[in-house]
Amino acid sequence: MGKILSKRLKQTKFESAEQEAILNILVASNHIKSIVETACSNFGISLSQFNVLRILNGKYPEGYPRCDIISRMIEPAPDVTRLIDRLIKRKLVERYSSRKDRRLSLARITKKGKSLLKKIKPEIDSLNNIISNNLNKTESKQLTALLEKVYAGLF
Amino acid sequence: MGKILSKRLKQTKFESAEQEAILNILVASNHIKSIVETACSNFGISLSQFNVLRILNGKYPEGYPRCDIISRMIEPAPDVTRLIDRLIKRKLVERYSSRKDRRLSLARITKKGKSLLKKIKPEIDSLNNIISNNLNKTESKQLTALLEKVYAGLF
DNA sequence: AATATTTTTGTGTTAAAACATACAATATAA
DNA sequence: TTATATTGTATGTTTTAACACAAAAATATT
Repeated sequence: MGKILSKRLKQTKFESAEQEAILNILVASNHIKSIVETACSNFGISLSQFNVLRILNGKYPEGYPRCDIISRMIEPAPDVTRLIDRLIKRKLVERYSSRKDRRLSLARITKKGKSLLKKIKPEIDSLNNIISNNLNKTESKQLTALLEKVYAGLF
Repeated sequence: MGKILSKRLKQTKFESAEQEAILNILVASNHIKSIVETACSNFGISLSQFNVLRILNGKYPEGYPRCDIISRMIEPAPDVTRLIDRLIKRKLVERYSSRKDRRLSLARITKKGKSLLKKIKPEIDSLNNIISNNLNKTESKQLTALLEKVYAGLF
């Protein structure tokens, strides 16, 4: 049991089943991230830039203010201002200021940004497919339920 | 189903059960990491520094060369040389060169490093306890099995 | 044995993240 | 209304990570 994790961390013993589960979460997460990261880097963007584009794409063409982007990010990042600056520099995103609340500067994905997402999507989908091959729907739901149990108590 | 993830990402719909499971892995991982990170920062070290100390502690007093440390890290980092430099500067680790293979520079944890780990341990244990409260042994093992299925196909 | 290849580490440079602070606009309260 | 607090961005600085390259020693090859 747990041969794959042992191999990965070159560690034969784990403190407890819970500890092993935790390590597995971290390792699995890293693995998924590195795959997506590779896909993104083929198109010259970072993982967090991809996530921001994905979020903005979900509310096109209005966009979101910085604070909303952060709260929707899978991995909340502090320096989203300059992350968006970089996306703007590459014309993937544009910024405009809200009239209702003049503090807000809204970022919205451009057409160029949308077409980039479309190009990346097949690679992301292929990742999903690999996982779907290993996990059926029931198992996916079980996994979701267990993971939510893990972090439910941590808010 | 999946209310917690929806709340966290402020997203009501997900493409598929598999996609939702993947997002849960990433979110759970981040959550765990941020808790450990907080614990570490109370003692002035970063999460990756903590992991290196933990690895070196597992082979005291010989220590490991840089390449072995990387392969054992939960989150492999590229710039371990300078990460260790920083630990050395704080006298938590020391370095010596191997005689068998003169390319290798072995890092070993110092007594100061070991005592720091001891101080952090209770906080890490309390995290484990929180999770043990939400997950029993059977569930932990289920979770491990499912996660290994997820990333088994990705090597 | 000599050469080539691989492994391992270290360094210089560039890019990005982390942290603190400041400023502007809104919301709240007296 | 005026003062205070809160929220949201942006910026300056410091630290760390990422990337490419170089050097040294071991291993493999001819």
